[in-house]
Amino acid sequence: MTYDADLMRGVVQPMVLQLVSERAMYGYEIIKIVHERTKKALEWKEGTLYPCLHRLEGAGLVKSQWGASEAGRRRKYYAITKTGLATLKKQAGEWSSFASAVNAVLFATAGASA
Amino acid sequence: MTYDADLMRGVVQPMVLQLVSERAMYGYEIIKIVHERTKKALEWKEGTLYPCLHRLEGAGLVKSQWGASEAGRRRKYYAITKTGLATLKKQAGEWSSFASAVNAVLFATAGASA
DNA sequence: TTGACACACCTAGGCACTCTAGGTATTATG
DNA sequence: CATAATACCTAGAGTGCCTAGGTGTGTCAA
Repeated sequence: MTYDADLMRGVVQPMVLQLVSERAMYGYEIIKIVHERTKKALEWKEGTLYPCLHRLEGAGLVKSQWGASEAGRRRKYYAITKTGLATLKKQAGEWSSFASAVNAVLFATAGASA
Repeated sequence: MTYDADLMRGVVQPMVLQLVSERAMYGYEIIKIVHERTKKALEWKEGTLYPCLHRLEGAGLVKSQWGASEAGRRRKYYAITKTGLATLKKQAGEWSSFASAVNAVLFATAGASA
C-alpha cells in the first residue's frame, strides 16, 4: 500500500458509510470504487472492509440484503440506515475538523501562531 | 477527547517531527503547543507523546538533550535530525495525499468521478 | 477438460499505537 | 502544609488494519 495503515484508522468507517449512502453496494464493489475514486491511492484489503461492514451492521448503521448479479454470483448489498446517515454526518464533520487541526500544525505558515 | 483516537494514528509522529523541526522542544511543551495550535481541537495525552518521542529517538529521527528551565526543572529537549527532516517531508506529503484521497470519497461532488 | 484467474464472500491472529492509570520528583500557591 | 501545576516515565488494555488463509462460482485459454 502507498500509505501507512495507521492513517487508515478511523476513516474506513465514514468512507464506507458515505458510499453506501449514495446507493446500495456490495463489499467487493466498495473496494474497487475506493480504488478508482482515490485514483489508486487507497487500496483496501478484504480483511479491512468485511469486518468493518459487519461492525457497521452490528451497530445498526447499515443493513444488508443478499442479491445476485446477472451471472448468478451471490452478492451482499449494503444500504445505509437512518442512524447510519446521522453517524456519517457526524463523522464526516469530525474528519474535516481533525484534518484542519493536523494541517494547522503540519503546515503552519510562519508567524501564523495565535 | 474530541476526536476518535483512531484518527490520531499516523499523524502524531509527523506532527511531532514538524514541531521539533521548528525549534528544540520538550515533551510537556509539545502537548501544550499542539493544544494551542489546533485551537484546543487536539489534546494529546502524555501516554501518547512520550512513547512516541522515544520511538522517534530510537529510530534516529530526533535527538534529546537534558536541559533546565529558569526555575530549575529538568526538561528533556528534543531536536530533529537530518534523517528526521527527510522523514518529516515524506510523511507530510503522504498525509496530504492521503487526506485528499479521503476527501475525494467523503465529499465527492456529484458527477465528479473520473 | 483442466488449469488459472477474477469474482465474491468470510475469519483468526498478529501487530502497532493511543489511551488509561498509575508512578516519581520539583516548584508554586493558598 | 496540602494542593496543584510542571515535567518526566511506564505497564497494560483496547481497538482496528493487515496478513494469510479459507470457500465457492463463473470465464477463458491451453
